[in-house]
Amino acid sequence: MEKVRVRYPPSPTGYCHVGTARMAVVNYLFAKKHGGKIFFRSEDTDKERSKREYEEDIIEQLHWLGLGWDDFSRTTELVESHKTAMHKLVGEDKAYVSKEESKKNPGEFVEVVRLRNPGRSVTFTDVIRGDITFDTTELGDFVIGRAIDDPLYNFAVVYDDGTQGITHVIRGEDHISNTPRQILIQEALGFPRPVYAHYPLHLGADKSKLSKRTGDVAVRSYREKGFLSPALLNYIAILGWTPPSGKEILSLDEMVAEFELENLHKSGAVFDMEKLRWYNRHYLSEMSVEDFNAHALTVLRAAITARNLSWNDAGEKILSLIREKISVWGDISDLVAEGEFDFAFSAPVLDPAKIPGKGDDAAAGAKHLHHVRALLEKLSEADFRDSERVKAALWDYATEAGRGSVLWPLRYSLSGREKSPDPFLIASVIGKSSTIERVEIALNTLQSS
RNA sequence: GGCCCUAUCGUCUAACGGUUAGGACGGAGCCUUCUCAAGGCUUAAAUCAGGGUUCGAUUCCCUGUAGGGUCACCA
Repeated sequence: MEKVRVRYPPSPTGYCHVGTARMAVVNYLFAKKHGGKIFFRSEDTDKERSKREYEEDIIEQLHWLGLGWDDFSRTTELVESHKTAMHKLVGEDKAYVSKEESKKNPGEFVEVVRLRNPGRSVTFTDVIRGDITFDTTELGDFVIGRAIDDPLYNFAVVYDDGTQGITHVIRGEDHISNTPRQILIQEALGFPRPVYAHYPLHLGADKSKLSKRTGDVAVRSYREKGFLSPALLNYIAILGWTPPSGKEILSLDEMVAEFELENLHKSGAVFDMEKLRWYNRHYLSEMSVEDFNAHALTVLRAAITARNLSWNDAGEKILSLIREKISVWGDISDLVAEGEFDFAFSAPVLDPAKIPGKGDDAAAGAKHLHHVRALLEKLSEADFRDSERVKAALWDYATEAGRGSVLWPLRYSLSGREKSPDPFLIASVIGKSSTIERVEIALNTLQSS
């Protein structure tokens, strides 16, 4: 096979989209698998909608995902050669300038360029779907330029693909009906036909093309929510492709090794946020404790501050707890916002009715009061260095007295929450004096109620 | 609507024309446990319909149905 050359042709008319990332992943895997080159071409022919800011975002997010390229260009910077080519086409009478009323601005007359459509049927072979035939007569003499010096996308891509020697055009199936048009232009221009592969689109929950309406599509928003790039990359790659090994968790290199266009699926796949979260959880679990803690600490600190709680060293002690609770970094903020970790930063406000423990009525209060008193004594002698030691100091008593009736009131006294980490952990996190203080508050609350 | 594409559990998917139709996410249940989470185990759940071809269709063909894509002086 000739040397593989593929392209990323995003149009910078919006932030980097999940679809843009998928286009890049598929092309990247194919190019790397075959030792080919990747041409990043910013398709900015639509001057009104294209923005440098979007282009920068696409570059940034693709890099974040680890998807590089070998060459970079912008369509508008290539426009001189497009003009020359278009003039040549008109000179050869393969295209012509047509003066007509502007569709965009009715009343105004413009000179658009139309391709002379030979009007025959075009068949191309799609690597994923096999032969596809179109009758191009219904296309008519379609427009390839807004003006002789202002080429449209279809003309520009075909020309650039031709001059850059692109061998494989790998793109979403939304481009499949564009293909016959492009083939006609390509033939008029005298370029060889590349190999085409149209993969299915990622779908929203309602099974329509993934869009802002159906969910988050901006790569940056996933990044902001705290998804890890290998997780997003892995999910985007695997959704619509099954590697021969059947593995679901793969690094970029492993994907390259297993990739073949033939294994791309034919039907669209729904983008499932839950599965993405599962992937992220997996990659989070592979992080070293140091790396995890360093990042979690930053997020936690910001979230605690945002909740107007004062930061203290208990924060570092709940990191292990956070590790088993989150799927994405952003979950930390959500958990904090829900008050999940308030116990570490401030004493809880207690509801006396809840202290006795679930399932018990107020009459049982005296019994629990007794337990809590006994605990106070044990607590004052306990070693608070870690939760295991706190547990050791209380476990026998709790077992003897009935764990539920001892541990529930204790946990509630310390956390003020019906659902919380275990009381030993909370005690070790907040320390001996706070623990005793909180139990005493609970005692007083119970006595005065 | 025209043209094009597609069709296996709720979702992502596997299965030389012969399997008890397998796996993953999510769900349910159980274990662990003072609660929540995590973890372990178990489990429910699918071949769109109708015709062919065949000894035998998830698999091949046709029709229907459903879904999607596309019909720009956007890309």
